[in-house]
Amino acid sequence: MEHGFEATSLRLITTAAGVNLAAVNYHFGSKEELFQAVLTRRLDPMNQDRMQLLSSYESAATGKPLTCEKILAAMFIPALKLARDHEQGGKNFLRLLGRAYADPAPFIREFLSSQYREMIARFRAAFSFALPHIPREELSWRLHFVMGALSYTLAGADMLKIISQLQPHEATNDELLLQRLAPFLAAGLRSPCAADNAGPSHDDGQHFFQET
Amino acid sequence: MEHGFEATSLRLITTAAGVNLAAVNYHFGSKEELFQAVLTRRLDPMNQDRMQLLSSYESAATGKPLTCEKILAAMFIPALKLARDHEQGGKNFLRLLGRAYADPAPFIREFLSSQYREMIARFRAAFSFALPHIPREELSWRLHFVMGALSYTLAGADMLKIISQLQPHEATNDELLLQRLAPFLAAGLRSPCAADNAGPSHDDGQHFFQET
DNA sequence: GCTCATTTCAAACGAACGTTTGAATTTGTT
DNA sequence: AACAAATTCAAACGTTCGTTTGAAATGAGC
Repeated sequence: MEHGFEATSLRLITTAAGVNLAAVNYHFGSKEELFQAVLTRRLDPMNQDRMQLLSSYESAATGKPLTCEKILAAMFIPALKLARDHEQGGKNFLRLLGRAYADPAPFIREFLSSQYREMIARFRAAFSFALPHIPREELSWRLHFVMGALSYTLAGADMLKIISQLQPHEATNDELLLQRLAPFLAAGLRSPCAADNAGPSHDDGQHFFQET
Repeated sequence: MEHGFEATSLRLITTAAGVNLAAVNYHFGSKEELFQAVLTRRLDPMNQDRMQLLSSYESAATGKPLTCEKILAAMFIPALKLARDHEQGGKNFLRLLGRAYADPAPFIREFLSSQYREMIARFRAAFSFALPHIPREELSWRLHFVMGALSYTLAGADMLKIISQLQPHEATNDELLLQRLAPFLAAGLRSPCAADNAGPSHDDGQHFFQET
């Protein structure tokens, strides 16, 4: 989390862990495989939790589509649980994940892709059922925005200190943060498509980026 | 962009630039100062552009508040211009910026903070004027979400390939991407506050994260 | 065309990198 | 207690790191 994958040495890790340097290559094979194991240990259970929570919500809804807030809750709550669990690395793991998102190394990109594929497909279907009037392609983009805002917020890039004059004790409260993020994203997800309406009141939709 | 700050060697940089290794320490002082110079060269003009564009919109509005879409356009257009300019690094610079956002190194965090402070204050005031019914603190959070979604989207973390079955030629079209992002964010910015309404139809607002 | 400040350059500094090796040690099973 | 498999360990492999140094090359002003 502090130095990124490439700049974090195995000597630093093995010394902090109180084990021999060669143990990494013996048990994991290489530095890359150790990194994947570190991510998998937390990420896979979290995504499983998300899908189970979504299924339980869908069962309780008895065939009716869920609200966007409910689907977002299924995404957020497992992540929030992980952030709260200090014995599992807490927010440090989510920050590590945030750095991995921005890393273009092929082995990291392919790993994240494989870890997220199933869960993303599951949630896309749920949103598609909840928002039947949104075209499939538009929904993919919006789901991308949701994942971006969520990971960015949970990774807590300390942009908070840049943006706001917020009290420091508030900046660390993840629950309040997600309580504000969910309605924000739900409103975006529900917003009408530009192609849907022919000519409403405001005119900033179509030629958005053609003005100077 | 490829390896992150720490793992990018000065030898790699100076060799690619066709200059001597010692030139960096002679002209910039250190690796850190070179990095700050690289970021400043693009980031400072972009943020100046954003503020000038916002001012021009405000002048044209003759005292009336701007729409959220218009304010977002002032944020997006200079970034989009930079992404299009291949001779200035194009999207590579925005990806580099995306990695810097996730880097917890103190010298990077303090540098970004100083680079963004003025521009953020300027846009917060514009949003505050456009959305007078949103409390100041709530607006800070929403501005944070906007910045997060924008940087995440522009950095193009290749999450697109993970999330969607989108056509590859579409994934590289930044203009279309931002045309979809702006309405999404504007809807989130305009959404009513949870504290405003006392008891509307759906009940997912208050005890959002208290359910199992 | 000489001078002096600026810039470039090759070389070297000590330190740290991921990985491999082979011997020592621990562990599990008879 | 004895053997075999699994694990731990110290040491070394060749390579690369950011920075410093002092000499060589370059440029402008007189």
